[in-house]
Amino acid sequence: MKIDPDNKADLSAQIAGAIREEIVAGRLIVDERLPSEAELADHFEVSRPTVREALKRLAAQSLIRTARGAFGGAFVNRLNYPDAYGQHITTSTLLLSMNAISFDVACEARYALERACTPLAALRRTPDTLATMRAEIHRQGQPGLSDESFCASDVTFHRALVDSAANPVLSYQLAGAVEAMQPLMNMITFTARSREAILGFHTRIADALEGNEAEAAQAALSELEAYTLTLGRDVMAARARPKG
Amino acid sequence: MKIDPDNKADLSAQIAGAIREEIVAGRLIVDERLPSEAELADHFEVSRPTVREALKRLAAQSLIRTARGAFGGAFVNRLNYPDAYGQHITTSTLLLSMNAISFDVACEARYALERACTPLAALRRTPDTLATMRAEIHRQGQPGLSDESFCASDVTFHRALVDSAANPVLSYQLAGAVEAMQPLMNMITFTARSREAILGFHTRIADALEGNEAEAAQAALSELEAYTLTLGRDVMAARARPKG
DNA sequence: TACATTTAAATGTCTGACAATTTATTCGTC
DNA sequence: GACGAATAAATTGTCAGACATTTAAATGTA
Repeated sequence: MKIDPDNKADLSAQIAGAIREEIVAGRLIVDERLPSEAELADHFEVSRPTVREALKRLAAQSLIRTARGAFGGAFVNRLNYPDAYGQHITTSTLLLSMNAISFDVACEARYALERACTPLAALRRTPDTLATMRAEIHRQGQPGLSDESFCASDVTFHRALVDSAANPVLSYQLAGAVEAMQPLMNMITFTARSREAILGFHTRIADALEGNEAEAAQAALSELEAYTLTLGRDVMAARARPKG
Repeated sequence: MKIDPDNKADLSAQIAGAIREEIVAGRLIVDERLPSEAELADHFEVSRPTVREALKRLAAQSLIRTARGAFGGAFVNRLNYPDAYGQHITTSTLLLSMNAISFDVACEARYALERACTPLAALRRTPDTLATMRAEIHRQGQPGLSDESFCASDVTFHRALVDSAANPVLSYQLAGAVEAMQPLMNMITFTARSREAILGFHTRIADALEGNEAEAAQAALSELEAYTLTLGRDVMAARARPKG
């Protein structure tokens, strides 16, 4: 584990990179303890604050965890789903919001991915995931629900759809696409009429999954995509128009 | 922007969280300069090393970049695709390798997601992406190609398939699924016979995309998935068997 | 005006110290 | 000998202050 002595980049970044490589390559295994900060500083021939900055970089990516006290130190962390979800969602959200991704492109990606889950969801949906979907459909029909709450419920519904596929890898990958869309969806004002329409699509999807009808669910999803697109385009058009 | 004075967690983690929230919420916009380390230390009433550890955490997530010199400092970074790709791939790879994800589950997720891209890819494939796919098919037919190179070429082929959909959000989301599978695929020993079979599927996929035939491409992908599954299961079975 | 020099501001790094936390060990008591 | 409290040791968390390095603006000079 070495660093390039004539590299001009930050030492802490180099050290973090060297350790990260060891972890990704599997040469440092889960729960293994890294040398103490003092030992690392000695090994890399840098000061302790520099080592600490490197370790904080790794901690930010959930690659290590630290414990104080005797027999404490930095340990290779088992990357768990909640941490991975959080990172993925933060990255996806910022990628969308900072790069002027159009509503259309984000929408297309999200629904394409959701349709990918549908055959598995129709096969494996459980009473539990169906109940979640029904509950959210009911919530979405409540009058007086704020637009933001409606969006949050929408996300929960779609996450239940994805989770129905019972494939954690799929759920993880989809989390970014579904959650990152929420800020864009939050710009939409949902009228009573549009809520009713969305509710109809959601009901069709839940019904299709319950009946193990993958193609019907995919068809409903496609129609929901088209409908969402029109809602988004209306918002964009209204924004582009001179205010007044 | 404040931190909880009775929170027992690391100060640097709290400060990083506070700044991260500002960025994600859009209250700190792209290219905006953060206060200097000295000013931040003053504001949060901590020392400069603590502030620096917080900033390194954010830098590790590509949320900020730093510049030295006069008028340097920390700036909100525009999260670009290469950085986001890198983070996503690292996270996905570790999630798979550290959590005993079965070959079957990872494979299912990957091919489900790739099939999701296929309709768009059949619609939008360009001479460029087709050429990439043909080139990789040709490479995969070369005798004397190492298993690792074969896998790398396989990843390039599938990335070209995904990129054919011409949706950057889709490409980003898929990158994690496709690349994270590579370590698992690398465990497979590809015989001349299995390479020939895979090559056949790849050719069918490329032909289908060239002919704008989405369903044929999806069918070939599904068969490739089934075939890959059998290869993976053979490896797993051989590993489980007592050595000798 | 054009170019070289100086200066100021900021990050990068180092040294040394102390605080807080956690575990193992030691010692005293019953 | 067994149990509990004090102690010691190791390690991370935090701080203060200093110096090195880099960069761009300001200044001076031909």
